[in-house]
Parts: sequence; C-alpha cells; structure tokens
Amino acid sequence: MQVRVEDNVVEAAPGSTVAGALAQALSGKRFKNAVAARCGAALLDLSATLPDDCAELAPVPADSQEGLEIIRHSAAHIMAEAVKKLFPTAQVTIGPAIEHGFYYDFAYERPFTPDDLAAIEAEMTRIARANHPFACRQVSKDEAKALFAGLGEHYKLEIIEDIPAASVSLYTQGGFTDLCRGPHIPATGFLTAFKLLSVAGAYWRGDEKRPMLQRIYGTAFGDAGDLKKYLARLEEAKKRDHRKLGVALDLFSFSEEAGPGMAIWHPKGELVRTILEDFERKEHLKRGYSLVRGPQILKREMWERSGHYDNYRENMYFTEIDEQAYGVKPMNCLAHMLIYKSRLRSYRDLPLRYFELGVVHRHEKSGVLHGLLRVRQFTQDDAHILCRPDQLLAEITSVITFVKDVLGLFGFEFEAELSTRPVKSIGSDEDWDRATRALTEALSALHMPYEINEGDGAFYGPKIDIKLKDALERRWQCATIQCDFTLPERFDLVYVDQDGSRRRPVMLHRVILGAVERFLGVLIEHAAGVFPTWLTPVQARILTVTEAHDAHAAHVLDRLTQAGIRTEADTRNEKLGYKVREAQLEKIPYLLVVGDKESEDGGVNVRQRGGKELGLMSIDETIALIRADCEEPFKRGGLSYNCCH
RNA sequence: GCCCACGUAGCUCAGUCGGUAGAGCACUUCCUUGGUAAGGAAGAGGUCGCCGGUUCAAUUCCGGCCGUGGGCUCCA
Repeated sequence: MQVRVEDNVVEAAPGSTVAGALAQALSGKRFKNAVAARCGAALLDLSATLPDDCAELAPVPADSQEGLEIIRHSAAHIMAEAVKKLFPTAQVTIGPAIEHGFYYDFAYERPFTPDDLAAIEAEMTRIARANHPFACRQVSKDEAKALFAGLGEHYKLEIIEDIPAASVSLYTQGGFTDLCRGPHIPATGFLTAFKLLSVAGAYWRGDEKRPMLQRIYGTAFGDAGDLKKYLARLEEAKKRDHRKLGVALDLFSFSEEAGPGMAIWHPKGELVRTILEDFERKEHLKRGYSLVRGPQILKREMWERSGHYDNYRENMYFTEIDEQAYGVKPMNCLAHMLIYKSRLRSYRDLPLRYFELGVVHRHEKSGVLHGLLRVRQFTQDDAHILCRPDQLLAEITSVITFVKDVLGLFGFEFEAELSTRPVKSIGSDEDWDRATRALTEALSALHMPYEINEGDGAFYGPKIDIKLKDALERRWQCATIQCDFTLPERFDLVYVDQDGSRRRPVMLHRVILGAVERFLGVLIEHAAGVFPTWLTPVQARILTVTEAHDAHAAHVLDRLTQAGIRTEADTRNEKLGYKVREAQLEKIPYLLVVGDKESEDGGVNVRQRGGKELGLMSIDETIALIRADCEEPFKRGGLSYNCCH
C-alpha cells in the first residue's frame, strides 16, 4: 500500500508499523524527533500497525502542541510507575496532560511530602534512563477488570465501568501497566525534561462528596531549554504577584480583623481606582449610557421574584431590618429593573442603558479567595441594556467595540467565547436563536475570532465571555455580555410599541472590566506594577539635592499640582541617589531633580521611569511632556480622557 | 466547604531538640549638605495569629478556631 508522508509517498507492506513508514520518508533527525503520528483524526503510536485505510501519515514532533501533550501524558504514566514502586499500596486513578504540564491523582494512606516528591522525581529519572518501551495491547473490558481487580486498583475498575466501548487499551512500560487510550512516546527515554512541582488535594472526579485524592503536579517539555524557560516564567510570575506588589506599592491590604476576601484600599490604590472609575463613567456617558445607583440591600421578596433566591442563595448574604428580611446584592440588575419600571416606556425611549459601578457581595467559598482576583466584595462596572429586539445586534456590536477599545488601551490581547443554550434553560427557541444569532453576527462583523462552548450558556440566555491575555500569557475572564430572557419576564417589563401594543424588551447584562478589583490585580501583574502615566497614583516626584533647594521645589510642586499633575516633593535629608532609588522602586514615571542649576534656571532636571535622563527642562515643558505621556495610550483607540485637570 | 502546608517587629526572614526572642529594610533622633538605584551612629518597636490542654515552665508539644498559600470534573 502507498502512504503519503508530507511530500513523499512511501510503499508500506501490509502489517508494517507506523514507525517503519515514517522512517522511510523522513530524515534521521526528523524521524528521531517524532513521538507519534497522525492519520486523519487518529493519533497513533509509532509502534502501532499501520491501519489499512491510512493514505496519509503525519509525524507528531516532540516540540509541537500535540507532541508536548503526548510527552506530558507519558510523563504522568512514568510518575505513576515511580509512585507504585516507592509506595506499592498507593492506588492510581487518572493522570492527564494539562495546559502547562500534567498531573496524576493517587489514593494513599498518608499525604505525600516534599521529600517524597524528590524521591519520586529521582525514580522517574531512573525509569527514563532505562528507556523501557511503551507497549500497547487491546483487551476486553472483562479482561481489564480482572487485571485491575487483581492489582487492587478500585478506581481503575470504576473508570472501566464507564467506558462504553467493548474493549480497552492497556499500556505497559517496564513493570507498570495502566489503562489508557494513548498514544504514548515510544519509550521512557523520550522523557528528557521534566520536573515535579507540587502536591495538592483533589476530589475523586472533582466531586466534593467523594474521597480526597492526592494530586501530584509536574511539567515536561520536549527539551531542557523549554523547561528552563517555563520555570523562569513561574519565577517571573511570582515576582509580579499583585499581592506582593500591592504591599510594596502601598495600594491595598487585607486584614484578618476586617474579614477575608475584602480589600482595604490605601490612598494610592484608591487614587488609581478613582481615576479608572472616573474614566469609565465618562466613557459610558460618551457612549449613551446613564449613570444610576441602586441600594446595597433589597427586600428578600425581590430576590425571590428575580430567581436569585432559588438559584443563587448560597452565594448571598442576608440580614434583617424591622423583622423584614433583606438580601445584600450580589448583582446590580434588580434596581435597574425598578428604574425601568418607574414609568411607562415607549419604543422611542429604547435602548435604555443603565450603568452602575455597583458594589456587590458574594459568598465565595473560603478556599477560593485569592488576593484581589477572588474576593467577596467587589465593584462591577455593570450595565443593563434594555432594547427592542431589532436593536439587539447594534447594541451587542457596540458593547464588543467598547470592550475592544478599553482592553486595547491597556495593551491586552483577548479571546472571545460564545456559549450557547444549555439543556436546562428557559425561553423560546425563537428567542434563543435570535439572541445567539445577534451575538455571532456582532462577533463576525467586528472580525473577532471566537470559540463556541456548546450548551455552556446561562439558563436564562446565551453569552459572550471575553478573556484577556496578560504579559505572561495567562487568561483572565473579565468582560462578559449576556442576553437575558427571564428578568424582563419576571418583572413584567414592557414598552409601548408603534402600534400601541405592549411588548417585552430584550435585556443585556454586560461588564467591560468585570470587577474593578480583579482588573486592577490583573493589570498589576500584567504591567509588573508599572501603571501607565495617566493612571499611576504619583506621576512626578521632585527630588531636592540639598535643603537649599526646598524653596524652588515648593514652587515646582505648586506649578505641577495646579496643572493637574499628581506630584510629590521629596525634601528629606537624604542623598540624591537614595531618593532616586526609592522613587524607582515605587515606579514613579517622572523624577524631577532640583539643585543649584535648576534653581537658578527656574527649571527641573527630568529623569524618566527606567533611568533615561532628559536633562534640564522648563516647568512648562515638563508639564507638556507629562500630559503628552498621559494622552499617548488614548491615541490608539476611539478613546480620550483628560486625566490632568 | 474539603485536603495539605504555613502564620515570629510595619516588610522580608532567622531562631528556640520546652527555660518568655534576633537580623536586614522601614521608623525616630543625632551627625552628614551629599547631582541620578542604599552616607554614618544611636534608639524605639514583638501577648512569637487567637483560645484551650499537657508541663514546675509553652512562641516551641497536643487540640480547636481564625487567617494566608497551593489545589479540588482541562475526564482511561
């Protein structure tokens, strides 16, 4: 039979292996780099027999995405072998490749310690050096069950039960056999660059009612250089941790006394927030939104009517006033409904766009709290748009444009995901079709690539989630646009149409940054604490050389402050180098040195964040320079903001 | 919520195999008046997360609680 491998066609005898066909077609180096092969949709082991219907075969190189996954999955098997060798009574469960590595979950009578990890890693190295081949065989489910029952691997039995196929495949390397659909690297020696990273608890099948297993995380790469780069990136992420930078830059803190999951904003952090929020308010006004504000707590009956009491109660806080039950708002929509209902609306009034920087409380489980990224009290840049069905597309389009403009301003890239109707949902097919179509049409009109999460929408409507990518390639969910069919229904929202009939408006929930707290946390890590000049709490600091220059410093401070530039003067009895160092660590964008020359000239000596010295400049020139720097990012999109006022 | 680890001065951390603790930075005072990433000296600062137990004695050992960190359906 003839098989095409890239640009070559090779003659393969029936029953010959995948490796055989590849070896004929590829150079030695490229063949060595292959860990598996692809035939159509199927991934094959190199040791597999070439399928009869295989017309085209593509090597899967070690450094490709698929190759990496195979190496990592194989690393998980090798780790399981090492664990069974060192801890024979441990039971193996599942061990997949994940985005940046792999894990394997074990059931064992005691927790694994860091010392255990070191021992397991050493054993893995030994196994890799031994270069045992991975051998695959197909067996009936009964045969597999008998095998794992004999080994006392109860979790494997449960997995086999759930497999619909009549037979399953087993992979053996060295003395270890695991249930696995494969494929795998040809031999353990292909695992050259790996590291075990951490141990953590994980429920069997992610179900908190089932036993807690021990998950060992590790990572593996095609070569040592990539592994080193990845580990360096982890180190870099640690340095940028917003919790550390928040303390270092004196932005915010958390207090055990105040309570978990609630940030306390210090002067500099609050200043950043205020500027960001001010920018958002102005930008929303420009785009036809109205600013509104609802109460922090609303009567329980409201939450019952909205459905939150039935569907979201676990995450809500309740209180009582004069024997009346109230719920602390976890979302801002209810008051916005009431504003809509406060008078009869005409089709001419729509769309109505209510924007609120709303403070919400959600009872997140204690174990998931994480700095600013997961808190119990936060401020959403939330809006609810009520429009006619024929306005839906235009509204969605303008929201997505808004998101693009704002995320672009901060230099974030992003990805969109469309979530469609889940099984358990309300609303007519027509509603869902129309809304889903509006979402997809808006995405394509704006040339936004997107992924579809089939059936992942909220029960009340389809949605678009936008995930931004930070400087370390991590993804964060921030913006979201959700269609809602239930709330207008439950609150009986209507408008009077052209023909005098009453119609139901369509509702969109949407956030741009999401939560202000989370966005700032992400921004701090993205920028390593270096805020853009327009947003940074202190834009300029005047540094005196000696106390003889205090008077001139006071003059400069006054001029810049009057010009709306956030300025401080450091007149401490310290050497210039010391003041420069501190200001650099605080990441202040402009350092204005005043000494004898500057005092005589009436100017300042400008040093930019990062160390570039611009020399002597007049005060007016300095003000113009800083203002231009503030405005620079806004030139990119359809945005403007006067931050110096 | 669950599993594991951790919790010592404002910050970063050392230390006590049970006898109430120490460094650097920051802070205060003094000396120094110094031109672009740390000038010098002295001083002050801790119920060793909280509560209970064991003990002659607990920051140290044990238990509970609180908080923080890493995880908890990327499916053989």
